[in-house]
This record gives sequence, structure tokens and C-alpha cells, in this order.
Amino acid sequence: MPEHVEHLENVSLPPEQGDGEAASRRHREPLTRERILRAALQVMDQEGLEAVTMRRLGRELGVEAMSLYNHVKDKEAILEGILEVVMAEFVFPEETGDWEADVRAGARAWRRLMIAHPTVIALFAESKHPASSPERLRPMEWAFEILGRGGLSEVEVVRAFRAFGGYIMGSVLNEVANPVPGMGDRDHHAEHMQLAGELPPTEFPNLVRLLPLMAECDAEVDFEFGLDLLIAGLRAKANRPAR
Amino acid sequence: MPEHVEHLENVSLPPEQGDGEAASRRHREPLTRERILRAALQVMDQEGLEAVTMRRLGRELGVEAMSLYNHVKDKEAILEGILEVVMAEFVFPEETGDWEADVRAGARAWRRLMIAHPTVIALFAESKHPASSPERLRPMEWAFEILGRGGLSEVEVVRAFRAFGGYIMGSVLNEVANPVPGMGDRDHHAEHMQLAGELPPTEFPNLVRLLPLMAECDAEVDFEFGLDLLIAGLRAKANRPAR
DNA sequence: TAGTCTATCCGTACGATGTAAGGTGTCAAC
DNA sequence: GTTGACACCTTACATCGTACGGATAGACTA
Repeated sequence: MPEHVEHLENVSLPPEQGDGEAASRRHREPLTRERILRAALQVMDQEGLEAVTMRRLGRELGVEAMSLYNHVKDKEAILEGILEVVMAEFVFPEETGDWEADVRAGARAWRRLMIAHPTVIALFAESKHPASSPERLRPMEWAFEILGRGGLSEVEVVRAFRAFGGYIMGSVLNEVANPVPGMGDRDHHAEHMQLAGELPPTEFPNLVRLLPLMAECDAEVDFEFGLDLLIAGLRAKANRPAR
Repeated sequence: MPEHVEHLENVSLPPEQGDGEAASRRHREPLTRERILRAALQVMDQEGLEAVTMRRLGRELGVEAMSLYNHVKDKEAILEGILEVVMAEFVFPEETGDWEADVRAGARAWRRLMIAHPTVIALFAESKHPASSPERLRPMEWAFEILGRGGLSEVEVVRAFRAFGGYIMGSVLNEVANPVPGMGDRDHHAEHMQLAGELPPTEFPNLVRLLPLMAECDAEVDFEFGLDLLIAGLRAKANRPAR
């Protein structure tokens, strides 16, 4: 972890000697909305949402908390901004021309992005404003474009978008809802196993039987399973124009 | 020590009727975890997550903030507890014996619950511990039970559960992600329309065309659409004849 | 009846938060 | 120089979660 560069320089400097002005400019990289958001995302990824505080971001950037307000309206704007930064990272999969493959690739790309920054799910859940920045709209635009090539009606494209979007979001949410602090699957697995063992088997027979299975499952495979279901259903709808 | 004994004894609720087993009720209903959680849920539903503070809950219950700590470990425990209260509200649909109908009804029941308390999505997203209380496990158990009757293998039941669960969660999340303050659909609609109008049509042709459609769509119908997709896919997998 | 126990509740206090208001310093243009 | 604009800092405040200790009121002993 690259600790902040130069966080003290104006400590005990006598106030001005009338020296040469050219060299005396603090070489501190100028603060900017971009840098603030990037730092916020990093802190959030590494230490969680509650670690993102104005003072903390200031420290991270070698600056006092209040200085941030010269570049962002308030903390909420930073949180919204994080969504922009994340969505700007969206990697558009290469298009193959195979509709199903493209849809699948798009869904995976979306999921990968969420998994890379799990806390953004909480940001989405708390966000008060709908997406409006180009960074957030571009992946949506692309998704519509891809979905639109499958022979669906316009309404169906919208609904498919919502169905896939919902599924992706929800899968990641459920996958990430237990952000095991230490090692990923170990604790999770153990926790499930223990819970299954403690459960009254007469009241929760299915859970007792299936929870261990659940702990073993691979999240990525499970994601593909649901993706298959959606695509299969969609294919049916696209091939034979229902209604 | 300022000894002003005059601090109002209790302004809140009158004795109610308070009859029942014990004759001599305390003049104030005793504080309890149950009452705290219920108050927390109410405040959260009406004023949002950030209104849920210890002092606020205390005020709501006619008690000082610190008194809450006699019944709950800390604020996080209250938030987790809210999930229990909400899940305890789950209304188990009447079972018809028709597998698809039952699955559909279950999904709708789940969604209805989330929609009734939209903020719980954020709670789920921030929750640090997996579900372990009976209140939260019971609907899961039931869902497994229903899904298990469809001729799926055990792994497939688990995966179907995850697929449906993810889809439901995500749909509600997306539906609720813009908790329009004033009237529900009006602002949302207007916002989308305005955004669509402002967008550069060369960069976002699909959005410009489809955003207005999106604003008009009914969330419940869209939910059913995705549900159809999942069930259709699942039906294929279970080798079940369409009904 | 008096005395002790224990669970519950209150009051106060501390550190951390977001941010309003105003001060300080540096630079470009006059 | 003087000035004004701007980036940054300092101080201050209300509010948050909660640690700590004192008060109080049944319930239980005697």
C-alpha cells in the first residue's frame, strides 16, 4: 500500500525569506475531483464504506478535510462520483456477432466489475439520484445495443435489460452480502456448515440438507446457471414472436 | 449534580388498556428488544436509514439513548434485527400444488416484502453477517421446499434458489435505487424524459429511444417478465412439460 | 418491616463525523 | 507594489455512537 507521498512540508518553515519564487512552489500534485474520487474508491475497496470519511480522504491526499469542498459539493457527491469512476472501468467485451455469446459476455463483464468493487452495491442501494453521467450511461447504452440485436421488440429490450440488470445486481449482492473479512470461502463455508449443524432438523430439513451444498457451490458457476435460465427464456421469446 | 427532579416523567403514550395477566403494569411499557426493533423499522420506513439513530429511537420510545443498550448490543445489532422483523412479516402464499404457480407466488411474496420496506435492500447490502435467525431462515426453508418439488436435482435447487433470490433482490434494488422523494412515478418519469432529451443522440441513440419507454414501464409487469424468463429456463431444465 | 440484590434507566462525557465561516498564503494581472 | 482570485488551512459546532458510573425500583431474603 503506497502511503501518501509527502504529507508534511510546511511544518517549521520561517515565514518567507523573500527567496527565489520559482523553486518554492509546493510540488504537491494539485487536488482535483478526479484525484479525490480515485482515493475514495481505493479507501472504500480496501477498508469498506465506513472508512470513507472526509478527514480520511484528506489524509490520503495530504490535505485537510475542508479542502475537499473546493472540488466536490459534499460527501454524497463523492459517493455518487465513485459510481462514475467504477462504471468508467467497465470493459466492453469484444463483440462476436453471436447474440447469445455477446449477451453472456456483457453480463459477465458487468458482474466482474461489481465483484471487483463489492461495496458499490451498497452505494447503488443508497444512491438517491438516477444515473446521469456519461460514465454510467455508456455501459447501459452498450447493453441496449447488444440486447437490441436479438430480435426483441423495443419493450422487450427494456424488460430484458431490467431482467439481466436485476439478476446481475442481485447475484452480486447475495454473493457479497457476507463480506468475510479474512479468507474468502473458508469462513463462509465454515459458518454455513456450523449453522446447518445447529439447526433444528425438524423445522429446517431442507436447509440442513442444502446449506452444506450451498457453501460448496462456486459463485461464478451459480451465476452462469441463472444466466442460462434467463437466456434460454429470452431465446424462446425472440425466436417465436410470442403474442 | 443538577438535581432537577422535574424532568417530565413520561409524556408518551397513555396507559392504553394494559389488561392481561399481571394487574399492576408499570406506568410505562417496559423497553424490549422487540419494541426497539419495531420502532427502528418504522422510523426507517418513514424517514430513511439515516434517520435511524440511537437518540432518535430513544425519543421514539420515551427513553434515553443509552437505555437501548440494555437490550441490544449496539446499533449494528438493531440494523440486523430490523431484517429479522421484516422477514418475520413474510406471508407464505397458499400452496396450490402447481409447481410453477407456487414458485411464482413465492417470488411475488418475496418481492412484495422488499417493496414494502425498500430500505432493507441497503441493509442487506451492508450486512456483515449471514442470516442465522429463524425469522430469516424460515422463508428460505420454505423456498427450498417449494423449489424442491420441481424435479430438480439438489444442486439445481440450490442454484435455482440463488438465481431467483438474486433476481428478486436485484429487481427491487434497481426499482428502488431512485427513491423519488415526492410522488412516486411522476418525478421518476419526468427525470428520465428530461435526461433522454438532453442526451447527445449520436452517442446514446438507444438510450434516447428507450429511456422514455423505460419510464413508462410498470415495475411489476417488468418483474413478471424476468420471472417468466427464469421459470421458462427452469422448466426446460426440469424436463417438465409446459402447462 | 427492613435490607439487600439486580436489572433497568438516566446523565455526563469523549472521540469522530460532516460541514459552515472565515483566515492565510500564493499567483497572475494590473 | 496592489489587487483579486483561488487553493488550502483553522476553528467551531451540532450530531453521531457509545463507555462509564450513579440512580431507582421491584423481587427476594430476613
